[in-house]
Amino acid sequence: MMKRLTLEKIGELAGVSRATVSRVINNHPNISSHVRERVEQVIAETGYQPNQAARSLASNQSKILGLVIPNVVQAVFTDPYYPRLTQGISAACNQLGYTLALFLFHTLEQERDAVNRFTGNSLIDGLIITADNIELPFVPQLVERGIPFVYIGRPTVTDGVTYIDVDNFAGSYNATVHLLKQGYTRVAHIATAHNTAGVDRDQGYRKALTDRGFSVDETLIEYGDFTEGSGYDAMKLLLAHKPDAVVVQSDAMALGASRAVRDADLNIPEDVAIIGFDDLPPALLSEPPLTTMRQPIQRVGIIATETLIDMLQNPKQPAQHIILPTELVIRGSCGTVN
Amino acid sequence: MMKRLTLEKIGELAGVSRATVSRVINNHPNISSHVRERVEQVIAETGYQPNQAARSLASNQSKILGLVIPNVVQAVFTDPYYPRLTQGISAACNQLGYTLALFLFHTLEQERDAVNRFTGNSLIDGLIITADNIELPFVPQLVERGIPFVYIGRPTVTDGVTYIDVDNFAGSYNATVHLLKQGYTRVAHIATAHNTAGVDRDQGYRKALTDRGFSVDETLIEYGDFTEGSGYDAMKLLLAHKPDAVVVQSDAMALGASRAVRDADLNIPEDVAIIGFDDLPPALLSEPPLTTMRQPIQRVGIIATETLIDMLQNPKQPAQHIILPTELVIRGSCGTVN
DNA sequence: CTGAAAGCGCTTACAG
DNA sequence: CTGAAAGCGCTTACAG
Repeated sequence: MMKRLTLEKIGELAGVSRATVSRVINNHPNISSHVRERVEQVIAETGYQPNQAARSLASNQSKILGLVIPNVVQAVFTDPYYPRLTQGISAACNQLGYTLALFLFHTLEQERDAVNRFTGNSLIDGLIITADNIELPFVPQLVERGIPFVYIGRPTVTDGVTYIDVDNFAGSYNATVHLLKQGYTRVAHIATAHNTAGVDRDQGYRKALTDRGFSVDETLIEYGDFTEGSGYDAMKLLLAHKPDAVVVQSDAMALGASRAVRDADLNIPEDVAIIGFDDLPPALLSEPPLTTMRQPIQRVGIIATETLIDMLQNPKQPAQHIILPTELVIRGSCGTVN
Repeated sequence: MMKRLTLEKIGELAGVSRATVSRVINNHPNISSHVRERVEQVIAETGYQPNQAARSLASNQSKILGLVIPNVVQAVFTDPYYPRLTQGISAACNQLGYTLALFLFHTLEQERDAVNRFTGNSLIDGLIITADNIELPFVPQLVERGIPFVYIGRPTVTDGVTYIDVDNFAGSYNATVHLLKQGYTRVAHIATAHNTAGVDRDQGYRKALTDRGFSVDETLIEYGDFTEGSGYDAMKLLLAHKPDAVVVQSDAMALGASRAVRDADLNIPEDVAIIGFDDLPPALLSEPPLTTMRQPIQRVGIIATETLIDMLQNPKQPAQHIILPTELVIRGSCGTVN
C-alpha cells in the first residue's frame, strides 16, 4: 500500500501548483485547456482521489445527505415503502455526486439525541426526513442551526418547511369515485390514522361519497396499521356490514383484505371489489387487489433529493410544497397477474 | 445562527488549552477529574459538537461505515431481507458511534466506478458488502488500498476475506430431515441458484435425502428467484409430480407455493407440507408456511458491524468466517397466525 | 497532567 | 490564467 496521493503530489507530477489541480478538479472556469488536460491525465494515470475530509473542512460542505427514518415501526419490515423510497433517494444521490447516510432510530431516546449526530458538526449538508405521525424532537434545533431539510410526507406543521407528498386526498377521492361510478353502492374503507396521509385519504373517501350523494356509513370504516394482518382483521369486521367494495389505504392491507374476502367464500371483484393504494411491484401483487391507486414512491424520493440539493445550492428560497399526483392502475384478470 | 463553536472557544471558556478539551472529548486517561468536569460542563452548556471533517482529517478515520448492496435486484423491493439486515447494521452503528452510509448501485457501471466513491478518499473507514452471485469488480482495489471490509453471505472466493453467513447447508438439511422424520416421502424442493447460499441449501437438501435412504428425484426440484411469483410458478410445476412436502428457500416463495397448493384445491399441511426459509416477522406470514427455517438476519447485520469495527481497531488479525445457526420455527395452526 | 506547535489535505481570496 | 499563502478545526507527538 503506497503512500496516499495528495493534491501537492499531483501538482508536482503535472508541473503546476496544488491550487491549479484543485481548480481542475472542481471544474473552475478559466483554466487553460492545455493545463487542464495535463492535470487530468495525471489524475487518470495515478487514480488520485481527493481526500473528502480535507475537502469538507476547507469548503464547509460534506456532500453527504442524511435520510432519517424516525420511529422504526413494524412497517419498515413489511411495507416496501421505505426500500422503494430509499432506492429513489440513492439513485438521485449517485447521480448528483452525493453520499447517502442512513439514520434509523430504534428508540425514542436515539430520536431525541439525534440532533447530536448531525448538527453543527459538519457531518451532513442536509436531511431528508420521512415525516410520520409524530413531531420530531430534533427538528427545531435543525432550524435553529440552519441545517436544510425536506420532509417526505406532509408534517403536521407545514409553516416554512419544504415537503414532498403525493396527493392523498385526490387519490382516495378518485379511487372511491371509480368504484361508485361502476355501480357499487356500499363502498367500505380500510383506513389508517397513523399520519397525515391517512387523514387526507380518509377525507378523500368521505368527500367522494357525499359528492356523489351517498352518506358516510361509519360502520363501513375500519382502521389498520399498514400490515397485511391488520387488513385481514379489518375486512373481517367490515364483512359483517355487507360492503360490495372497499378502498384500502395500502396494498399490504389490501392483500390481507383479499384473503379475508376469500376466506368468507366470496369472490373478487364480483362480490367485493378492492382498490389498494401503494406502489408495489407487480410480482408482489400476484393476488388481488387488481386495481391500485399508485403513488410514485420512488419518484418522490428522487424529487426530495433534488429539492434538497437545490436548497443547498440556493439558500434563502421560500419553502416549497410539492404534491405529486397518484394514478389509478387496473391490472389483468384475477389470478394471472405476475 | 451564532458562530460555530470550536475546540479553541471551549478551551477558552473552560480555561484550558484546546488540546486538553480534545483529550476530554476523546476520553483520554490521565486528565485530572477537576479539569475534566469543568470541560464537560462547558460542553454541556454550550452544546458543542466537534467538527467531524476536521476530526477525520486529523485522525485519519471518519467513523463512517459503508453498506454496499451491489446489483439492485427485484428482491430489494419484495424481500424484507435487506431492510432487516439494514436494521441490524444500523442498530450496531448507533450503538458503537458510527454513521452508516448506504451505497446502492443501480447499474453495472455504477458498480464498476464504485471504488472511486469510497477508496483512498477518507470517506469511509470500512465496508459491509452483501455478497451475491457475482464477483464485485471493485473488491480487488479495496484489498490493494487496504480498506477493511466484511462480506455478508459467503463470497465465491473466501481466501483471506472475512464473512458472516448463516449455516445454509445445515438449515436446509435440517428442514428436509424434519419433513422426512414426519413420514413425508416425496419431499420436493424450490431452490435458488443465484448465490452461494442457494448452492449450499441445495446440497443440504440432497444430503438429507440420501442420508436417510432416499434417492434424489430431479423432477422434484424447481428453481425460483426469491419472489412470491416464482414460488407460485415452481410449485405449479412440482405439483405435476405429486410431492407430499416441499422445502422452499425463502418465505416469499413459500407464500407463492402455498397459493399454488391452494389453487390446486389441496390442503396445507395435510396434502402438502411446506417449510419456508427466512426471518420474516409473523405479521407478514399470515398465510402458510407455518414452519420456517429461521435465519437470524438482523443478528447477522449486528455481528457483521461489530466484526468490521473490531477489524478497524485491531488490524492484522486473520480473516474470520462466522457461521450462525438457523432454527426451525413452527407456528400456530393454519389461518389463524397473525 | 497540560500546553505549544506541527500537521492532516484541501479551498479560496488575493495578487500578479 | 496561475501561484503563494492563509485557514478550515481538529489530533497528537513532544516537552515539561
